[in-house]
Amino acid sequence: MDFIRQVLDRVGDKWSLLVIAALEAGPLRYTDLQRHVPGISQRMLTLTVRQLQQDGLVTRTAYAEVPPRVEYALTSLGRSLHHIVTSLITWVADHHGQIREHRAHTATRP
Amino acid sequence: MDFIRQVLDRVGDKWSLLVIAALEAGPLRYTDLQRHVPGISQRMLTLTVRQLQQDGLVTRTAYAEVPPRVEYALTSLGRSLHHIVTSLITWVADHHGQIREHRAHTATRP
DNA sequence: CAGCATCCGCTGGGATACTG
DNA sequence: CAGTATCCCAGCGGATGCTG
Repeated sequence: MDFIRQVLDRVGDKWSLLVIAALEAGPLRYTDLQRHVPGISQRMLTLTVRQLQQDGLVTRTAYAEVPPRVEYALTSLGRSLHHIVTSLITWVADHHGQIREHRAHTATRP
Repeated sequence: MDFIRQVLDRVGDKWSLLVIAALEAGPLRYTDLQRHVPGISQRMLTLTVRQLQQDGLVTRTAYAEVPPRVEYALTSLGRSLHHIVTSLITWVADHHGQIREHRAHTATRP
């Protein structure tokens, strides 16, 4: 049961999810990826893609050009996860209204 | 797009996911819940259920008895999310083998 | 039983500046 | 452009002890 936690820590990570979602449409290079995931810092983007790469969810392809170009893309494994990520994001989009309501209701009451 | 992050922070939280998964089968009381989520501390369990409650994903029902009894259950909103959580956990169970392989391959190479 | 309170170490993660 | 390196702090989260 703890291997689930191991992977959930990775997969359930907000940045990972958003990066995967961003790569849904197709490969992106570093800067574009950063644009597609608003709020992510350079550090976190680098760490996140590295993790995802180590887990075999994304590929990193560096082109020996000037200027340098690096493209990140989902692997088939990554794509199989993407379906779930989409469901999750859709769910959030559908229900975040209700959630905000509830939050307002139960707001930090002394 | 940042409201997604707001909710993903909650929903993508490992403990939240595991608590929701634990409540799938039916209501649980505090101690039972803790047993169903191995590794969670009292503090984190309390905080997590409180968050989930504030977001309207779970209900907390206290029975004025001796000894005290408190039961946590998913709301309909929580159940609608649970479907996705199940998919996610199923996916993890299905693919964690591949992921472990990849991790071994790409292990921290100097 | 179901928690709240407190102390505290650890690290996630932002800001900034520098390289190939 | 695509990162790496460093500093630094907030807050996550564990351990322990106490209450209703």
